[in-house]
This record gives sequence, structure tokens and C-alpha cells, in this order.
Amino acid sequence: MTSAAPGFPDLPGSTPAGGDSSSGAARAAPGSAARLRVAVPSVADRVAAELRLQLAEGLLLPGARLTESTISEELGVSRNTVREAFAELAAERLVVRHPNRGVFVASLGPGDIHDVYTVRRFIEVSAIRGGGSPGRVAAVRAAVEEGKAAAAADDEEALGTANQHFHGAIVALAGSRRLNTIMAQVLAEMRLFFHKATVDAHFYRSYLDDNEEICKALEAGELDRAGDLLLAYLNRSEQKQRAVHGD
Amino acid sequence: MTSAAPGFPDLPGSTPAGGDSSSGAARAAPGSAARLRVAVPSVADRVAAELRLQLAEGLLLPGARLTESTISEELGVSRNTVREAFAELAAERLVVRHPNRGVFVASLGPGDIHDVYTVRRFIEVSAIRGGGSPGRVAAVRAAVEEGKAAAAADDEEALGTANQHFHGAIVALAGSRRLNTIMAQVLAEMRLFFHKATVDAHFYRSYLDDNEEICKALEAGELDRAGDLLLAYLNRSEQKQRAVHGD
DNA sequence: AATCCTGAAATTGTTCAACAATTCTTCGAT
DNA sequence: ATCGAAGAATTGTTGAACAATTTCAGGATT
Repeated sequence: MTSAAPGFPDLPGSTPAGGDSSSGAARAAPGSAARLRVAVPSVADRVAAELRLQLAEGLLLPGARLTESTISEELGVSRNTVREAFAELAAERLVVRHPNRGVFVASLGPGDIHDVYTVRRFIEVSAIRGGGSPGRVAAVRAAVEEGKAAAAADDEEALGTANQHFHGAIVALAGSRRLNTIMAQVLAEMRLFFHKATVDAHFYRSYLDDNEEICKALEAGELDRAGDLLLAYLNRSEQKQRAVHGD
Repeated sequence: MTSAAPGFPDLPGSTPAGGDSSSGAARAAPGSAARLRVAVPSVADRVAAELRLQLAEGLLLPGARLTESTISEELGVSRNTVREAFAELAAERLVVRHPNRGVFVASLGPGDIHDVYTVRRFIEVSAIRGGGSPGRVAAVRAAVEEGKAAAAADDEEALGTANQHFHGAIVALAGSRRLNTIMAQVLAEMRLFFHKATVDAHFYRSYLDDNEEICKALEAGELDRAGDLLLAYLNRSEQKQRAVHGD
């Protein structure tokens, strides 16, 4: 099941129009909670989100082709809207556009793996060396515990998620919106090729102790040591990844 | 002249078709240089590039509204294509989308300025501390000299460009495609609000000596010192920016 | 049999026209 | 002056169309 049409409830446009057309008879009680601009995501955004999800879940493997018409039909949106969603995903490097040939799920080669880890070394190590407010440190601790719980429950999926939360929390120490965004994108890219790595059920398992030690150093205010540990960790992790993938 | 229709030579679609339609009579000498996929940028990409240019030149000031139909007409492309270009620019944070209200040139508040400098501190300082190959160090030196030449010629515009080259070259020391992209985007964001800063003709001037000193330290292999200098420089620069803008 | 060419089928890139939903504007009534 | 209700303008989205390009399947040629 590549993707029937799941998680995509009724989109507007199909149902040509409701009963009440214009003249706002019941426009919502004037005094009620109508001032909170919920900022309904556009259809294009929702398509992008859906694809992002399928990408993260490994339903769409690297190198797979995304045909406009197929997705358009499966999700019940117009081809133009799919196109806009593609533009978003391409900007995030999750898909690659080959002019006149189509868009494909991005597949990272050895060079890309190194590059991604380079970014992570720069950002994560700097972030942890800068420390953070107690609340943000607590978030790191929470991610560590989340990982332990997942390990206890033998939930590899959750283990991977917890690990990403851990590293996300480290970057979040800096309290920078842009850095958070960058990190989120990098992690999304990594999920792309992590699916291959999880064949080894103990892949993440070995990181648990590292995370604990790094977190302890952080909590103790030994920021330089925490940075060194994190750096070593990332180097080891890169080695493992490169070993799993052809290099 | 906001933008008549400049820099946008004949787009396909208007001219319904050339003379020779199909059957490849003169398809280009089979053995000639036809293998180099030049990867002609799509129209949407060209529109995005044009807007990026106008943004960089300050033709479009922060907060300005970009109306789909207007751009569509001015550039002679369809509204849908403009929309795709908008998606690109929004991903780069150069414009902001207000649902149902339109897209506007991004305007950075004090918080954003700090955030941008945070990213720069993380990336640039790490990059310079890591050093780089002689060729890449030479590129940094070249940017410094470029700045001096611009100063000698009293070309403020070129001075600003040289300064950006300098910082781009520092990040390029790391040799990471992704970091280069991130830095390019951040610099593009900065250009957005730098236009206001250049009212002071001597704004960049004061950076020349800093750049020279940082570059010297880098060339001498005194990486930690170079990093410290760069960090101090960035902090000072942020202060100046925040002073120029309301804070 | 392997290679090359040719023409049909599929897909992308782009445009155009339409329409619902929403926001902005204008203008009159209170 | 303030408020609210038509009316105009703009965005969001669709669907259909068509040129350009790529892919594929046969068929002819050596």
C-alpha cells in the first residue's frame, strides 16, 4: 500500500458548494472565540505535510519518483497544487527536481552524509557549549528519559524519535528560531536514510549511554566537556552511518 | 521605475512555435557539445531570481506587498508561475505569506536581527576555528583585498558586497555545501535590512581593519584567536545594527 | 544478435479562464 | 465620528489545454 488516500479528509473544491451560499446568516457568534486566527494551512501546505509524513515513515524510499498526476489523484487535489507542495519540499531538500524528468525522493550519497554531520557538528556543539536556561536543559533531560523508556519498552521506532528529540533539544538550548528550523530540516533529511540503518535493531541502543553522559555534563555546567562528548558522539555516529551505507 | 519588464527577455509560451516543428532535421551536430546538461532554469526559477535581485537591490523594501497579478503582468508569466516563485522565496524567508492577504517582503524586527546574528556566530566562528585548505584561506584574503579596493574607489555598494564575500568565504572554509547554502540565505536576509543601514556612508568602512586582522590570524594559523576576533566583530556588528534599527 | 532510428505514449512546464472564500474599501445610516 | 453593510479586489484552488521533453516500444539496418 503505497498510499491509498489516507489521512486526507474531505478537501474543499470537490463539494461544489454548501447549502448556505453567501449572506452571512449564521457567521459564528460575534462574541465567541473567533478572533484567534488559527491560520488554516493551505491545501498545498497540507499536501506537503502529507508527503513529509510519508517520507518520514519510509513509505516513500529514496530515489522513488513522485508523479504529479498520481499524487494529484490520490490526494484529490489539482496538479497545480501538488506542484506548489513540491516546491516546498524541494526547498527543504527532501525531494530533488530533475527538470522535465520529475521529482524524486532525495537520496543521500556518502558526501551528503558527511555534509549533514558537518552541519550538525557546527550547530549542536556550539549550542551545547553555550549552555541554556534551566527549562531548556530540562527539555534535554526529558528527551534522554524518553529514550530510556522507549528502550525499556523495546520500541525501536520511539527510540529513534527520542534520539531526534534529544538533538533537537540541544539545538533549542540556543533559543534561536532559525537554528531550530535548520536543525529540523537536517533531521528530516536524516530520517530519509535512517530507514536503512534500523535493520540493526540495536542501532540506537548504543546511543543511550552517550546521551545520558552528555546530559549529565550539561546539567553539571561542564559545558566544554559536554561539547567534547557530543563531538565524539557525532563522529562515531557518522562512521556508523557511512559503514551501513556504501562507502 | 519599480520594474517595467526588465531583464526578462522573451519567455516561451508567447511565441506559439518556431518554424521547424518536430522531425529533428538539424538537432545539433551529434558529436558536438550537446552532452552538457545546461539545466535551463524553469520560468518559475527565473521569476524567483528576478525578485531576489530586486530584493537585493532594495527596489522592493521590507513590508512591501507583492501582488500576484502585478508581477504576473510585469514579467509576462502566468499567475500560477508567480505563485511557485513565491513558494521558493517564502522558503528562503525573503518574503512572508499572510494567508488570504498576500505575500510581503520580509521585514526583520529586533528579535530577528539577534536571531540572524546568532546563526552567524554559530556557523562562522565554528568555521574559522576549523581552519581550511590554503586555497580557501586565499579566498578569504581575496575578499579582504576586494574590500580594500572598493574602499579606495569609494564604492560603498562594492564595499558591502566585498564584506559579504568575506563572510561567505569564511563559511566556505568548512567546504560544506549545506553550510554554504545556509549562509547564503542568511546573508540574503541581511541584505533586506542593510539598505537602511547604508545611509551612513561609513558603515562598512569600519569593518575593513577587522577583516584584515581576522584574515591575518587565519593565515598565521592562529585559529582560536581568529575565532575570538570574529566573535567580537559579530557582536559589535549586531550592536550597530540594533542601534540603526529601532531597539 | 546488437545497434540505431523512428514514432507513439507519458509526463512535465506553463498558460488561461473560472469561481469560491476572504479581505479591503467605500459609503451611507445612525 | 462610529459602525455596518454592499461592492470591488485579491488570494486559493481547480480543470483543461498545449508545447516541449523524456521514455518506451518496435522495426529497420548492418
